Parts: sequence; C-alpha cells; structure tokens
Amino acid sequence: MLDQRLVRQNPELVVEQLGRRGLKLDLTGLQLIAQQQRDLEEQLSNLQAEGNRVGKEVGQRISTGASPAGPEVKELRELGNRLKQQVAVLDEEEKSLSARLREQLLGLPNLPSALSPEGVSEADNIEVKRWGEPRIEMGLQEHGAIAERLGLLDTERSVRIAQSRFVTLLGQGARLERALISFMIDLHARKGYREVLPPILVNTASLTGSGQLPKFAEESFRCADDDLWLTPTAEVPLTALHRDEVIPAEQLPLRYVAFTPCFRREAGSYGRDTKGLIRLHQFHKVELYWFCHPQHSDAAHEQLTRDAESVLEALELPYRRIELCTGDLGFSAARTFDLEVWLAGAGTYREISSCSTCAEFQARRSAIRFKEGKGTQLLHTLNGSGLAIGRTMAALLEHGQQADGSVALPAALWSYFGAERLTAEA
RNA sequence: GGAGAGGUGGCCGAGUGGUCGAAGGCGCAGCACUGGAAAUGCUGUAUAGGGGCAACUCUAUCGAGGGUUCGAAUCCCUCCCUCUCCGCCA
Repeated sequence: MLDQRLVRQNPELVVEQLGRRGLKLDLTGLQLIAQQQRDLEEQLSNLQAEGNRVGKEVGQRISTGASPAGPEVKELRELGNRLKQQVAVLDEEEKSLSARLREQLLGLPNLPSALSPEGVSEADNIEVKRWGEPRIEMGLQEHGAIAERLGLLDTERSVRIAQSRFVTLLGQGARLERALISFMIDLHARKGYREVLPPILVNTASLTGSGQLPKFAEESFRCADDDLWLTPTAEVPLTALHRDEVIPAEQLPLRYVAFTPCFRREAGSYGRDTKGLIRLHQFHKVELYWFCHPQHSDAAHEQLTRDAESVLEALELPYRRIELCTGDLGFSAARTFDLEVWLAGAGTYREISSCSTCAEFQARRSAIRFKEGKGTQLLHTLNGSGLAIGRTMAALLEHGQQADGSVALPAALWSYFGAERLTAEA
C-alpha cells in the first residue's frame, strides 16, 4: 500500500512513478477523498475535544457540590448531547471516507524502485549475468518424457485424484522432491536463515497484507466455509508472521527460510505448459524472506538473490539472472531479479526464482515496523524463491540425462537422495 | 461437537461509571552510587493520526462492532479469539 500522505500531498509523483509501470492513472478523485478524510478527521477531533471538556466539567461540578439535577449541570448535559449528535454524523462520514480511501489504496501497486530499469514488457528486461555451461545437444529429451520413462510421476491418475494441472510423484520422483526440499532448507539454514513451517491455509488479512488481495482473488483457491485460502506462496504466511508488530532495530534483519506447498489457480493460462512439472495448481517451494532496515534493503536484495543463486550453483545448473523492467514488475515489488534455469531438453531458460524487494509496501499493508531510538518506522520486506522444487527437478532431469537413459545427479544431492543417479525402475 | 473460564501496555497483573492511557511489579533505557560489577536509589519507557521549530499539545485505541450515559476499561447487546475439561481425532 502506498502512503496516503504521499497521495494527498504529491499525487503527481505517484502518477508519474506508477506511469513507469505503464499505468495511466488519474488520482484526482483519490486525492480529493484523502483530503476530505483528513479535514473531517480534524473537525471530528475538535468536536470530541469539546465533548471531553464538557464531560469532565460535569464530573467536577458534581464532586464539588453541585446538584446532579440542578440547572447548571442540566445545561452542560444538554450541550454534551448536542455535541454527541454532531460527532455521530461526522464520525459516520469519516468512516465511510476512510473505508473508500483504503479500498482504493489497496488496489494500487507498489512504486518501482529508482534502480529498476524502464520498460513496458518482458522484452525490456535486462540480462544481468549468466552462470554455467548450458548443454546444447541434439536429441535431448524434455523432462516430461524422461520422468515418464523413469516412472517418476503420474499425471493421468492425478486427474482422478484432483484434476488437471496436478501431479503425483512416485518412487524416485517422490524421493528426489523430498531430497531437494531438505537440501535447500539445509543450505539456507547454514547461512543463518531461520527455518519456518507455517500454516498453508491463510486468512484474508494475511493475503491482503502481502498484496495478493483484493486484486488477485481469482488466482487463489478459497475454502468455502471459512475465512481461509490456500496460500499461493510462503511469502504470504511469512509476511503475516510479524503482522502488527514492532521489532527492535537490533534484531534486524530477520531472515527466514520456509518450505510450503503453493496453490495457484493459474487462471488465464489454459493450454500453456500443460505437460510436466512447469505449471501446476500445487507446487512446492522453498522460500527466502527478509525483514530488514530500509537502509540495508538494496544490499539485502543482492544477498538474497545470491543465496538463491547459490542453490543453482550447488546443483551445477546453468542459469541467468534477469532484472525485470518497470513494466514487468509484480504488484507488490519495487525491484525484482528473476533467475532462469537452463532447461536442456526444451532448449530454453525458464524462471525458477523471483527475488523481489517490496520496500515498505507490504510492511505498510501489514503494519510491520521497527523501533530505533524513539519512534517507529516501517521496515522493508524482501522475498525470493530458493528455489521452486518442481522446476528444479525438471532442470535436473534435462541437464543430467545420459545416453543410457539414466539421469546423473549433482554430487551435492547424493547423500540426500541416497544415490548418484536416477535409473529405470526394475 | 458439549460444558466452563477469560481477552487490559513488551510481559505479568490491578482496576465495576467521573479528571484512567490506565496502579503495582517485571523487563528495558538513562543517571547516581562503585576501581569495575552486583545490589540499591532516582528518572524515563505504548501505538496511530493531527497541530507546533521546539518544549509541548489535541484526538483515537483496555479483543472487534454496536448501545446506554454529560462521561465507559468498568453497564447492556452482537460477534471474534484464546484457554481448561469432556467427546472425536493424526
């Protein structure tokens, strides 16, 4: 959420900055609401102050001997009643304005960071770096075919269990998924991330706090009888972990690593990536999350991204880092690096991690502040996948495929997986 | 699901209509004492939004919302949540 003071006092700046995302906005209506709300609040507090004075005076008069039913007290009581009526009217107006203001503010995306490159679409994203040697050979298979051949997963039966875009992992496939989860969590925990296993059903306030609501309700699965949704990413429960808290500055940064299943409706992607592990309603992800001091958030963003990259490097998977242009940024993000892993069979780089700083956007929605000396300030939140498990498996299968049909795994996984390669099951 | 208890500041905990943003304690910070520390003493210590260069000041907040009243942490209503016991259950 944007600062309503900024919208009130400098709407031109907001329009200009959101314009960098490709939005053409007219904020005059919103600014008017914000101003009216502010004015009303002032009138209201003046009236309330007067009412408080009257109330106190009645008490004083009575305690110094005036008759509670006497004329002077009666007069004050009538004055109090008149004030109360006026307050009631203003209060109602103020509440409805505040609600409208908040509703509209919640629908506005974050301002892009000054560091984010200008651009209108994916095509304007900037490749920052490449790591590793992509395998480019004729005849490499895509992961879906490899997985099927090795019996790692069953898509058809998953439709019976749930519906399309779900997958059931079997045998070595299930074991590899589990190995990857443990491997990634351990790797990050060694660097000082605190491991978290949060609820994966989250309430409306949590989804609003991280920015998925109110705008993206159609992307999440919702429970019919409760105020609960299936979380689309661990970013949601992790942001909510400290909602409405004031954290002492010396405790920052707080760094968490969480494994969760993630659930997304993938509305509007019919027909895309229908095979394999790339786009599913349920997928698994290890997520990195920082709560940090605003002064350190740019450095933290780089560190978080490096921590995500270190997983790919440990798994010996070639990747590139892309910096998103302003037009391609997600709703809550101020600046984002995507990591794209090389899919040797598909012959393409594919997003496997998205590392964003949200600056104070989520902190304001979630009321997460820190205390430094006197007074509190909003802190900054950052998140990044470290990594998406399914896509990691896909990359490993395609990268490690051998002429004999087996798949060689990187040494880092041997102890977790219990073998050095995947082979056809007897 | 049934029965009961309860939600007050960072924490514990008092407070059943009047000047209460709220006693006391703990914790924390500063100062004093000390060679240094412990102990002790003093002072300070919520959040949000306004106004003011500032000292400071106004408003709101005692789970949430509504009501009674000149005045509500305190009385009434509704809702939410937590805890205990029973049932069920991994």
